[in-house]
Amino acid sequence: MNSDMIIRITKYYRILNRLRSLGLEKVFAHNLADAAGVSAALVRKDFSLLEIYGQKRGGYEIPDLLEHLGRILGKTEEPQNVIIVGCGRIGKALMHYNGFEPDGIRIVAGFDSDPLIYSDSTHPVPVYPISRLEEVTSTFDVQVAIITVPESATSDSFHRLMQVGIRGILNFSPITLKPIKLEDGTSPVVHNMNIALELEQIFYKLQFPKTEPAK
Amino acid sequence: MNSDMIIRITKYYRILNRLRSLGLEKVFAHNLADAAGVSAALVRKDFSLLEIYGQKRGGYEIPDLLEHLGRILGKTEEPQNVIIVGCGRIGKALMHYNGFEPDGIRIVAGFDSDPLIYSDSTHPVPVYPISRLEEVTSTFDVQVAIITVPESATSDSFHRLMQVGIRGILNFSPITLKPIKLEDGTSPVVHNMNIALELEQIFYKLQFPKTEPAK
DNA sequence: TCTTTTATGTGAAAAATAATACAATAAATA
DNA sequence: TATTTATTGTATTATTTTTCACATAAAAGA
Ligand SMILES: NC(=O)c1ccc[n+]([C@@H]2O[C@H](COP(=O)([O-])OP(=O)(O)OC[C@H]3O[C@@H](n4cnc5c(N)ncnc54)[C@H](O)[C@@H]3O)[C@@H](O)[C@H]2O)c1
Ligand SMILES: NC(=O)c1ccc[n+]([C@@H]2O[C@H](COP(=O)([O-])OP(=O)(O)OC[C@H]3O[C@@H](n4cnc5c(N)ncnc54)[C@H](O)[C@@H]3O)[C@@H](O)[C@H]2O)c1
Repeated sequence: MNSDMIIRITKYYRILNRLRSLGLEKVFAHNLADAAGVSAALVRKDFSLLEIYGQKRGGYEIPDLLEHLGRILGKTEEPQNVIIVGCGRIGKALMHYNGFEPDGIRIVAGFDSDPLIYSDSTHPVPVYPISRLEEVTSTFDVQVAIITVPESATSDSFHRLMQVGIRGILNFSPITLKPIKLEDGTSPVVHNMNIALELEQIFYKLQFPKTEPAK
Repeated sequence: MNSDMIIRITKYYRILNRLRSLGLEKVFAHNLADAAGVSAALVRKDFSLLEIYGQKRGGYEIPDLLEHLGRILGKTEEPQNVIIVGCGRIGKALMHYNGFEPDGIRIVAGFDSDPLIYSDSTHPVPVYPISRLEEVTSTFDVQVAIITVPESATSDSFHRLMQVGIRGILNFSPITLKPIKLEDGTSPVVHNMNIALELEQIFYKLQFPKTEPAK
């Protein structure tokens, strides 16, 4: 399973959730394909590889699909706990956001180096000094952290997180973090979200519009 | 030029900028490759396709590369103007961010539907009511907008932006916007940044670690 | 000057990914 | 029950993307 396929699976999962909440029971490959912006053949191929089967002519059962895909995506009854390192503007926006819970993601704590920030108790989740990182992550069994510290502190924060056993990183700083191999032979999972990079790609595509593949 | 290649080009550009600011003059394909996380062969292939040539055994001239890549990415002396629609927590974080300017990106205005927000004059850039969208975008010749409105207002905001001639969208709402074909036959460029989706991909990868391809 | 070293540039091969086409099958209908 | 219709599941084909391999050129050193 490659990265593109994971993206498709997570999209299918979201779409299915929405369809279920609309009261639907079944779905055809081409419905999902339209909603996810891919071809129906690819949807069927994906499910085939994942050994998820529908009924010939009957489509796929939504609850069944959700169950399968949910297990593949690691969805459990319990939400998945995440921490935020760097509670500035972006970090605070994430802490206040209430759209993660429905997706089974829970932000359990923030960390900051600034006493003015971690002494303030008006945040929606508790914010601690970095010194309490290890204690808090082990208490909540946190595997994933979001990095929203300034550029200069990014690399340092990353290494501290690795030290306390965090294995997944979503990095908002423009420093591209690389999943360096750890002592135990494993590599962390690192995703970099680079907003300027996205904008630059948009500018490029506007400058050189893709000529429609003549069908 | 496909999407992956555009990502690589923008990465090269950033890395080269950084190298230049360190005082370097030349760079080898393998340096760029390491920094961008790709193979050296691919770097050379990319440059070859773009008709950018180095010196045999001498590597590539950094100013030359920056000039070429900059032109491809549409970098000019003038920064590229962007607006923000929805000046809530994320929108404000973007408005306050000063890391875009060095990359030639300038946020020229914000828009919000809430009078409390657009009457407040303490923002780092002016914030207007939506009614002034057309006027402001034409004055500043804005082509690209960032959507940071609530989920429910996403689709409406998208269509308004299309109406006033915006052609590039960076969308932060979890509603996936699709680049519907416009009346003039062109399609807008739409990039969706979905934070929850990224986290879900990380959870998946942690659950099923990729076994190292035995070299 | 001659040889060695080192890196580029690119055609060809390989690998990865997606589309096509259609047999298999179940539901709907006559 | 027989026929038609609609949709899955997958083998095959096509396309895209990346790596390999090496000829080529320039610089460095002998
Ligand atoms: N704000 C944006 O729109 C935007 C856009 C693109 C990228 N980014 C990147 O996202 C990151 C955060 O941006 P922001 O605007 O929220 O910045 P910010 O300055 O508002 O917040 C950074 C926070 O990190 C804290 N911090 C500093 N060093 C720390 C450390 N070692 N450990 C823990 N906390 C520490 C600071 O006290 C501060 O609260 C930056 O790297 C920025 O480059 C931001
Ligand atoms: N905050 C996060 O961490 C986070 C994470 C993931 C996704 N998102 C998404 O990003 C978007 C913004 O999130 P936020 O936390 O900044 O929300 P927010 O509620 O803080 O801000 C939304 C802003 O949009 C304005 N608005 C509402 N309708 C509008 C309209 N029709 N036109 C113009 N402005 C309008 C509101 O007045 C408000 O100022 C949402 O879609 C949210 O789902 C946010």
